Amino acid sequence: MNIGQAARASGISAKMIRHYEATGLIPKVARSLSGYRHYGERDIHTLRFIRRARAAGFNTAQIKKLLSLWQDRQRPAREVKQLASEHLAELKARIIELELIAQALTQLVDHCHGDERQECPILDNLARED
Amino acid sequence: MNIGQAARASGISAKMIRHYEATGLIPKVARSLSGYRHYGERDIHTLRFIRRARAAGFNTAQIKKLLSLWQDRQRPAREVKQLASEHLAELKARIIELELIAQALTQLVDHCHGDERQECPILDNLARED
DNA sequence: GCTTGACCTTCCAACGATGGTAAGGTCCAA
DNA sequence: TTGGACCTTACCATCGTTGGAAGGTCAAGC
Repeated sequence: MNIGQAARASGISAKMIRHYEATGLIPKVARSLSGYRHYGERDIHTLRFIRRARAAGFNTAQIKKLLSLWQDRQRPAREVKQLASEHLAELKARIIELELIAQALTQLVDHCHGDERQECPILDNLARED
Repeated sequence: MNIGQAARASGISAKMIRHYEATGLIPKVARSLSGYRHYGERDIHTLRFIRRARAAGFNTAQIKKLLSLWQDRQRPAREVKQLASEHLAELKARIIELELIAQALTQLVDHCHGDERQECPILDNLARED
C-alpha cells in the first residue's frame, strides 16, 4: 500500500501521515527502492486508532501515550483510565467556559432589537466603562 | 502613557498591543522622539473593548468589524446583532461538538474498571475494527 | 519509445493568538 | 555616571493542519 491508499483506508491525509512519521508519532515505515512508503494492515490499524483518538479530542502527546499503552500488553487499565479522565476533565472545563461565554452573549443578543436604530446593547457592553 | 502602562490599564499584554498594531487591528499610535509609543484614554478604551471582545470569543476579523461598527455612529444595530448571532451559533455548535465527545468519553471511562488488570474498553474502542 | 496523468518525494510556509528571547536604545532617579 | 526599569525591532516556538513548489516514479495508452 502506498501512502495515498493508506490515507484513504485510514481516513488520515497523506500529508498528516508523513507529518506523524516526521514527528515520531508513528515509526518510519519501509520504503520501495524509489523511496515510496509502504503500509501494511497493522499500520492502517494504527492510523485508524490515531484518527479515532484525534476525533475524541486527544492531543498528539496524549495519543503518543495511548499508542504506547495500547502496544504494551502489560499495561494496567488504570493508566489508560487516568489519561482519559484527565482529558475528559479538560474537555468539561472547556465546555463550561464556552457555555459561560455563550450564555452572556445570548443575553446581549436577546436584548438587541437588531433593527435600523443605532442603540445596541452588544456594543454598549463591550465598550462599558467599568 | 507608554505601552507598559497601556498594557496594565487595558489588560492586554504589550506584546499583543504591538501585534494588533502590526496587523492593523488598531491604528499606529503616535511616537515620542525616541520611538516610544504613546497612548491616550481613547486608545485604552479601544484596547479594553478588544479585550472584552476577545474574552467573548470573537476572533480578530470579527473584532475588526465590531470596532468599525462601534466607531460608526450611523451603523444599524442589525449589523452588530447579526455578527454576534453568527458567532453565537458557532459557539453553540462547538459546544455541542465537545459535549458529544465528552459524552462518548464519559461512557468509556465509566466502563473501564481502571485497576491493575489489562482489559480496557477505552483502548478497545479506539482500536475497534469496524 | 514517448507522452500523459496520477502518484510520490522533500522542503518551506502559512494559519491565529500568544509567549519567549536576544540585542540594543531610552528614561529617570540616586 | 551608573543601574534598573522600560522601550524598540526581529526572530523563533507553540499546535494541528493545510497548501504549494519543484522534482522523481509509475503505469497505461499511443
